[in-house]
Amino acid sequence: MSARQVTLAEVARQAGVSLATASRVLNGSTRQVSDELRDRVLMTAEVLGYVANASAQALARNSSSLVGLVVHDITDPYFSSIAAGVTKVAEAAGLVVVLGTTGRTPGREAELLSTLRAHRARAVVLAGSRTTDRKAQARLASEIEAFTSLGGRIACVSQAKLGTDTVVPGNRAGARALARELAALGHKRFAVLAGPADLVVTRDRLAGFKAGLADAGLAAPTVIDGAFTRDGGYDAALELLAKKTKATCVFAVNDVMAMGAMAALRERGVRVPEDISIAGFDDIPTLRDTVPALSTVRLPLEEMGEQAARLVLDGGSDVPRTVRVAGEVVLRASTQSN
Amino acid sequence: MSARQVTLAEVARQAGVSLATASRVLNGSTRQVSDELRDRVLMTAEVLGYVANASAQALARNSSSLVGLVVHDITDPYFSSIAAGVTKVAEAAGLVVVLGTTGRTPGREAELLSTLRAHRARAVVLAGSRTTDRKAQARLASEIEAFTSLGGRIACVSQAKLGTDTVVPGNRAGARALARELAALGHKRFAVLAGPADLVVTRDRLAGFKAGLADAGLAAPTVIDGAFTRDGGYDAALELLAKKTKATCVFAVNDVMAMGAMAALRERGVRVPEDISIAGFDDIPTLRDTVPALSTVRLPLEEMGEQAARLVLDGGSDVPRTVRVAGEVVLRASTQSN
DNA sequence: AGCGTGGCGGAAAGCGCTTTCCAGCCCAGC
DNA sequence: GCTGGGCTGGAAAGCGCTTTCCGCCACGCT
Repeated sequence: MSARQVTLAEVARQAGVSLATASRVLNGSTRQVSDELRDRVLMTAEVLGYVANASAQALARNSSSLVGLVVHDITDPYFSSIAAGVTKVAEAAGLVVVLGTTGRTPGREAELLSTLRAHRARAVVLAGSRTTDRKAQARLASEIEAFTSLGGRIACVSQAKLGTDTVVPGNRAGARALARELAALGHKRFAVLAGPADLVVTRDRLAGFKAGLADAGLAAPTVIDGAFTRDGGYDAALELLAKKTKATCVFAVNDVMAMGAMAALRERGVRVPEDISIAGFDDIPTLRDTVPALSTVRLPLEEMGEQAARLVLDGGSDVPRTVRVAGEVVLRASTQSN
Repeated sequence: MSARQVTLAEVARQAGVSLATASRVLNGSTRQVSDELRDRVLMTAEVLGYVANASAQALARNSSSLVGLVVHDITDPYFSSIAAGVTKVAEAAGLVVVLGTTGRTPGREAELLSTLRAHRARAVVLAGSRTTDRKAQARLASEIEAFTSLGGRIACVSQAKLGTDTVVPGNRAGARALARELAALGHKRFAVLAGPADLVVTRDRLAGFKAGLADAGLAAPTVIDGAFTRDGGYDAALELLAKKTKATCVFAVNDVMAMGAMAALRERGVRVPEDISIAGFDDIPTLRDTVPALSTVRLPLEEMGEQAARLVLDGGSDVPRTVRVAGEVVLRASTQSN
């Protein structure tokens, strides 16, 4: 079973060169090695099937080839799209991505960051965060500090954290534009299914939407809070129905909530869009196959993941950088004029 | 910026004990340490914010806390569900999962395995594979051999590989049961949208479905091959329509293909289930929100991921083990009696 | 009293690699 | 002819941890 690993020393010995030379040929490229020795080393490495021990390299170099990726839930299309972008860029750079999931547990993010620090991950992409618990927040801040002070880089998607690089979607502007377009369809009364109030994303989208309605001279919407998930949308929609508002159009602050809401409406016999129009935000890939097709604000999710990965991998800068990506309103069958 | 890492030696010195003692307290638990020293060490470690360097530990112990997970496409709900199961178990065991995506590129799996070997990953879960290219196949086999001979464990989901542990869904039985139930609805003529013929999954499901039809005394279905993806299903459905078969019921060998097919049918004005019934396989989570709800064979995807992770993490056995999970036919709105 | 014995702390030898530093060597320049 | 400098190869000192081995001490037994 446990055959011993082929080591650099072995390659060096078989090739009749020193450890240093073998190392120089196979990894560190700063110095020149004569063609003859170089070939000998490469040959023997090939023959022996040598693969450098990444732990040893990390130890010697004091930096690993690991990139962390922290998400709440990898089955959520929003996160898996971002994950796809991050892995794409990381793998292209010859790095390895380690996936951590928080399950939306408050302290988990800090724990994961600590683990990542133990592994000397060279960078981390934090996708999705929250601003609840003050203590957890402080803990996270100190972990971020510890991580970066070791030379690691951190980028956040959508939610800025203490001077880290960030990729921020145009939540406010997107929601505002959406509101205006919906108003242009003739809707007068709106409802918003919002996520937890402590989530920056929720706040921005809600504020943007309200601003858009105000632009159109319309009244503020009925706002119903729910969890930031499909089931949260489902529950919020039921609550909305129970309230018997006159809203003819519903904006769910993200697509998964909108999907849940549509399911709830369907079950209750409320037709979309005939009885009520509905729109979401994000344009997750699964939207392609919903019926009716959901109106939304399109975000280039995978590209956002790529951007975040690039921010975190290209040298980095001293000042926190921000990459803004715009949302694009996409009206589909779930909204109709009123 | 680059503050130096708090090291074990530092903790030991501050606590006034030897390196060995500090190590024993904080990590290796075989030996006893007196309460007094133990407390001193724990205190100082706490105060200094000590986090063991995982690379150094991996090097010294010759085994890391990394678990590999290889999937084709993390945005595919099938894979992300499995990924969720794997990460759940791995994180509970205090391990870290590194995510590799192949993008269905032939040689990529072997490459990833090699990288994982370099990192001394203690185990790998291979979800989704294929049996095409003979050369890539051999390369993969030798990587698996290299990986396991170093003491690493490998488990596959759904597709067995050279004596590795495997979690196999009841593809054949599930498809067969599905065929019988569909036949019981009164359908006589069937079409199957199959994936690439070299995929074991495809073959098994197709064979099972045919067997089920035979059980019911029905003729063999029209079979159309396509890619194992949503777009593959879309294209295959178009091809099916072009053939103008008399099929009243379509079986797509997986759900994403079925979703694509439904999109194609919808676009062509073919109503589901009025004009044609359709069923898939897997029961991916997104199915909850499709209209009409898709009939399928339910597989406990997340649990399969958990099982695979457990297989690979619990000591392991000498003989390859197989965990079978049964599929359960779930008839929904996309199939109706004929 | 003499001598195992068991328990616990510490010294030190690695784990596999990188990288500094030094030793040759060859060539150019005075 | 000798010195200085540019190259290339090798010896060896770590990187931060684990773990073996040894030594010391306190006991308990004959």
